[in-house]
Amino acid sequence: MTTQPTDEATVSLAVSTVIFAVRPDRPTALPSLWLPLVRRIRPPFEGQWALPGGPLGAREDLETAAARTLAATTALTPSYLEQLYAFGTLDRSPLEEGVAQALGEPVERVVSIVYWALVNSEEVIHSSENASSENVAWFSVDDLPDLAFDHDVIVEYALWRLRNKVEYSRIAHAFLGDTFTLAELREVHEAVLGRSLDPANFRRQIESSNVVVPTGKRVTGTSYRPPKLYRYNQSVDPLDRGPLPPVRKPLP
Amino acid sequence: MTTQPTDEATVSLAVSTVIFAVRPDRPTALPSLWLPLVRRIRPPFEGQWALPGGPLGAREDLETAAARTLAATTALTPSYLEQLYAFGTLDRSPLEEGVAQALGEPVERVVSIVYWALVNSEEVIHSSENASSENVAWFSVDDLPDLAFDHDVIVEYALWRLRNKVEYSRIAHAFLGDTFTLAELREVHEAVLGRSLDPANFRRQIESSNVVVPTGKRVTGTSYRPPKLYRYNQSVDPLDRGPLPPVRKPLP
DNA sequence: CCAAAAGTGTTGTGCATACACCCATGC
DNA sequence: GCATGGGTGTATGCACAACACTTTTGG
Repeated sequence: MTTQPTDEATVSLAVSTVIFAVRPDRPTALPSLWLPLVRRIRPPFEGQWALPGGPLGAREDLETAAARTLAATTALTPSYLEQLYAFGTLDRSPLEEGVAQALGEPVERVVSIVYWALVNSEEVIHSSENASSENVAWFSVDDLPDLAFDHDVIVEYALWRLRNKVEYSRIAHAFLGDTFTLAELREVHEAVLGRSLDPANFRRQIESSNVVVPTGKRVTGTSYRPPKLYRYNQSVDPLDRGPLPPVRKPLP
Repeated sequence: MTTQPTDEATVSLAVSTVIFAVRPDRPTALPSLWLPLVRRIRPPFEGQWALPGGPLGAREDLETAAARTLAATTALTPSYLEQLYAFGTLDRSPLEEGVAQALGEPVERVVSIVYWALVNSEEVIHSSENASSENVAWFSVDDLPDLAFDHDVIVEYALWRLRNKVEYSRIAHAFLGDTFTLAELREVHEAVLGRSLDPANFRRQIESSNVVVPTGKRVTGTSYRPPKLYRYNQSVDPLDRGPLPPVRKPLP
């Protein structure tokens, strides 16, 4: 059936994750999208920034591996986690034909299964003081450094998916705490989409979709009319997660 | 950075493809969706039907591997090919803990990167006489046998993606030859979606989207008003392929 | 002329945008 | 009372579904 000899041993498998959070550029400014990167401590691309990730454990689900790299980088559990794409072209690392062989090392071919995740922004601010080392840093997506491997393409694609999905699905609440005002939710949408939204229409959209329910409480201490607090409505649409495979039937 | 010891050597990588074609159930009936399966000739699941696929070649792109399994199964080149999902849960094969170890064989963990493809239906009918062996057969998606591994879930998911994408994108022409009538294109949509569509509105939708251009020719030999023939307009939207990573920048 | 499918016109409905306007609070 | 953001009402436009209607062919 196969028409080509194969040599599986030289293809290895890794899992990486593009982690998004929404946070303000400067304390007073409007929030925007940020993501954490790790600095590579060995060749290739030593010293450059890269997506968090690592090899897949032999007894570890793909999604578990993604959550693990996420925890290692941000000390958080993801509020949203979804597979993005499997990257496996032959030219992902420039060392293939050149340096690696010159060094006498085996030419390693890596296929990366990449996930994308959203994390609660408030928690990020607290945890980043504890967990962040020299080799982990957060960057605004509008001001990213040069990335290792093809990670620039991967981030670009993850951004495309995030922006797409925010428009047709209801995942933005994953950036927020368990209660939030509609203005906060709208600011998240605005940060992701990079444009301002009409507060009136946004309110109606969200309310008619039933993805949030009022808690009955209000924010206090404002110098204006205190807004209502809402909570995410967990009972609505698992379809929210969109392109994910259906739950499999139990094996006999 | 990683918090868990790993043993990569026991995870192997395969590529499989869900191949769709549209063809009539019976000569006179309305067309519906079909897909080719291969019969397994070794355990596990020996004798059961499974998706075409195989191990990834060491010097082979993922997409190339998918096209290869497609050619091996249908003797065709795909008119549409897109990555579907990477399946890698630990329970994909029921043999892991039991039979394999009892047999003294290593417990093999397989991660499958699955593609989905559309093939030209006319060509299928011709090629299937030549290429089809005892161990390859086409099945209607409404009447599938029990499948090996988690392939039933995979097919279900591929169907979901196909139906989704036909609605918001313009890929249905991939099932047809290079020229076709709007009625034929509509029948493809109907076969995929499983419901009938208003011919008038369908015509307007397609014409206003500019995805097809009239060839100027008409079908001959009909016993009624001869319909115009159209051709796919290649110049419109590469966005058509939708969730695919952007083209990567060349490496330095 | 008739049957059958191609192709066109017309109308209504739902939904998203734009924007005018009122409400509640702290100062 | 006034500034500020919370929250409501309403008109306009557009995409799409429904369906009546006309056109073109072979028999």
